[in-house]
Amino acid sequence: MDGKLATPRPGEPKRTGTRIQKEKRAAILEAGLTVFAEAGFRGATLDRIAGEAGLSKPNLLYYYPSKEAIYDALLRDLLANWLDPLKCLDPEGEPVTELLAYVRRKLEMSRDFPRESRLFANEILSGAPEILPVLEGELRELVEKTALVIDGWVADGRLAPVDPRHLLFSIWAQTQHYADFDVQVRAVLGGPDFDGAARHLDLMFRRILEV
Amino acid sequence: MDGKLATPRPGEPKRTGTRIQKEKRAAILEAGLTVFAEAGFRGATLDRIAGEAGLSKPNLLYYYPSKEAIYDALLRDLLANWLDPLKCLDPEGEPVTELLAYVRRKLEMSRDFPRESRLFANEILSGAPEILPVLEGELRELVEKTALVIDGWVADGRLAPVDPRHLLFSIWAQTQHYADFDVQVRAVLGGPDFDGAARHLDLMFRRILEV
DNA sequence: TTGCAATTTGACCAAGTGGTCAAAACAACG
DNA sequence: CGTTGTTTTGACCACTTGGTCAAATTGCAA
Repeated sequence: MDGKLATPRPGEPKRTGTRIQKEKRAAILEAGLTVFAEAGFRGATLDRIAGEAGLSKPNLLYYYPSKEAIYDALLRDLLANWLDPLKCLDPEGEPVTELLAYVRRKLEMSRDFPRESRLFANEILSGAPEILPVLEGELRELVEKTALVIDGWVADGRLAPVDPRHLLFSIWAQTQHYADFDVQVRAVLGGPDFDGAARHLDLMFRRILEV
Repeated sequence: MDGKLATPRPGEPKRTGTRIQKEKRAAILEAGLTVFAEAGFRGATLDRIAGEAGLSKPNLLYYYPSKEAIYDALLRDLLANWLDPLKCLDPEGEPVTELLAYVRRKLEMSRDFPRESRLFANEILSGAPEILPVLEGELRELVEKTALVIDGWVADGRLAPVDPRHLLFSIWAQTQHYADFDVQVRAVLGGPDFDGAARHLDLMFRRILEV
């Protein structure tokens, strides 16, 4: 062929291609995640990503046409998983249980996917140039919807009164802190302490939320 | 002279020099804070810092010998102010009042010095290459000391039982969140909401801490 | 005013950057 | 085997980056 990778629909997520294409693209995203999470978009270099992925730079650019394409692909994948736990919150469930489960799930994500958390944090810290629309659109709507649910619970007397939006901020801040500030946590504690964090957050939010 | 800026003690903080030296150095730090906070160390460029400070690049390098020198100076200034509020926590005071005042103060710092908060966040996110020793040394000791105080309060029955270290993480995470994730907060809320945050945190920590 | 130190700058450099391209190497399949 | 399309690479390019330097300009005290 003419040297350009043949993708049926260039704009769409790249789930197509040969076995090699899938493997290499996965390796690139994996490496990109590591590098972007640590250095941010501007701080990351194609050379480092290529090295980390075990490819030469031109070879990397054969699979993704630019640095930004890799970054965008990562952010897109990320956001789907990121918003998911909040969607899982069940308006029919027991309020405190539902919220504690959400906290727990977010904390587990910080433990299991710290790079994703840091990638997100870096994007926000630098002003969210890429994902501001999503924040103002999808995320905002989701928060509003959840806020209504929580307000309902409070009105029914099944939850202690709280500002639902700031409550969500509290949950995000505290759970993501264990991924984003991992270095600091380890420095202060002398090592990671997932169980301690889980117990602490469970206790805290129980006291806050129980009527 | 020979073109090198004359500083009595090159390693020491630069409080010496002519009026112009003080002004320009302050302008550089100011600009550096803005740029480093937004882009991180690797993402920041001397050109942008110089531009923001209204200097040419060589002129900037006349006052600070390298990019890292500016960054280091900023981090050093930052850390002093950063640790200060925790030092102000009075072991003799009323436990809940003391801790709520600490929360409040940290929140005010996020409002008044958001760039400092983001600079710190960026440094930690990229693995704290510059300040890890401080975290493992001074910060850790300070936390240990404070943990003893809090444990004492709990033992005396003047505070509901909490893990003091994770409590500090909770406070840091939630207060700094309003600076570091400012973009997200605005996107979700449609604007900043310091008073709302202050009320929420006050309420939350009251519920957590009161016996 | 004059002289000297402090300050500022334009020109420059080596290294690193994102990205291109033609050609080579490889895989697959008849 | 040969052919055809896929994958990989070395060489290369324009641009940015952190940093240098000698020379020009400015501030200031005697």
